[in-house]
Amino acid sequence: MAEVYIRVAEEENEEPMEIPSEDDGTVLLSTVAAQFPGACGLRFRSPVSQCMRGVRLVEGVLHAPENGWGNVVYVVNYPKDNKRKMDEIDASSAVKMKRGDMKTSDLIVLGLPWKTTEQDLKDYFSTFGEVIMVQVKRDAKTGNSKGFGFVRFTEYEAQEKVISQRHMIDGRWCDCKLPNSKQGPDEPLRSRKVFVGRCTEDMTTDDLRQFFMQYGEVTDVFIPKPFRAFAFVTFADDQVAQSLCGEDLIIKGVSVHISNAEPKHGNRQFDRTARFGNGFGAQAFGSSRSGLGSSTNSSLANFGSFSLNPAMMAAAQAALQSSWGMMGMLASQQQTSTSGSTSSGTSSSREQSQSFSTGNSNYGTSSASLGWGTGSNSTTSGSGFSSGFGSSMESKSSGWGISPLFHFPVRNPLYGSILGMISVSFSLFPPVNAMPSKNGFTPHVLRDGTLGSAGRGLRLNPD
DNA sequence: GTTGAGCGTT
Repeated sequence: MAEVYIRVAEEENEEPMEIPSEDDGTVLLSTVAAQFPGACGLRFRSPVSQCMRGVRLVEGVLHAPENGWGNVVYVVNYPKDNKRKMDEIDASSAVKMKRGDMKTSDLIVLGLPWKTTEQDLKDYFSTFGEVIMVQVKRDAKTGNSKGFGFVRFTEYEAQEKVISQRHMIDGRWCDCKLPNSKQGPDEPLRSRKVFVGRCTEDMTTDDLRQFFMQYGEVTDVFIPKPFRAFAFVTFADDQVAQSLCGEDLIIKGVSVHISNAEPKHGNRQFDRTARFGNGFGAQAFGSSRSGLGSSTNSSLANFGSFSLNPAMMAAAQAALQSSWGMMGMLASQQQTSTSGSTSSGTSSSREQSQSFSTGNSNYGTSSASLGWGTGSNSTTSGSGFSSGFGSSMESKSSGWGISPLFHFPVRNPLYGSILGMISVSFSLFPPVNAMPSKNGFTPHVLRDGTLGSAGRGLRLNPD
């Protein structure tokens, strides 16, 4: 069977668009979704029964009805979640409007062929709307493209459309997204990204995209290389993502397991509430799933020697007032300890393979910890705390002594967005490794990097 | 083999 065109429309009586089939006569859902973002299937009115009929969909492939596609108009199905509660959608877009999110911004274009020029970019993107800026980022010395660039549209709709799909540019699939600098600090608590475990090596990004599209609009698929038996799928709608968590789904005959994607390591330096204390040589950052970052590499080890002295209190006060005081110190230490690991050997040959989709990089996870501190935070979301020490301090008492605790927001120095809250406590507790591990009081480092004393999390001092 | 790249010389 040769390629045919089927007629597809958003509603039965609307003007249809012709969409190409594959050589075998099937139609890929992704082809439909390229024109109707978010589509999860097709239906049509049966000439015989006069009822609407669904088109068979198997793993992203739409199969023609018994007598072929014919001349009927197929109507696009959207996931229920997309159709749900229009009020809610209106409400959220109203919020966006208020925040000025309807303005266009530069979009980063990832995965460009080395040869692609700014003119190429402009030519390509002009089909979506008026392009007011294109850039191809190049190495200053060699002039070689770095493989990414930026584009900006006049119209917000064009931007939305461009973000919602992938782009074949000069023979490579490219992705457009909001650059990190534009990622809001207020990513919803509930991730739109899911972790797909037990993947097999034959599952391609396209397979996953095709498959997951049936649940809702897929905005990103990432498969680590080399093969590691897992993947990440990001949906446009967090509710879709959440609804899949915990499920075992069959893809290409294999049972994969869906769960919440954890924040990326690189993102989680400041995204959790960190807590230090006097006696605690506490691990504040970067406790990864593999355990407690060994205390030897902790750039914060010196915080273990915090003592409750006037200078410290002054620094804390300053931090409270500036929103960025102590954290400046912390951040610079972090940076020096994490930089210098970049060049990865492939750059010299400049090969460009393309068996991957894209990593969506810093989808903020920061807000997970917003509001984590004292209740007073939520009322002071502006530029730092207006409150004094007292209102943001809580007093914790235990059998061991008082442990006053205060919190302040950590802001990204470049963009001013709130990355998370820092909680500082001064206490009279002895160092963790000197603390009793029996007698029902066992210090632990919890998965969020804080210390706990109950029976969950990871033991800091296993015996 | 169940937690991920790459982000802007102005």
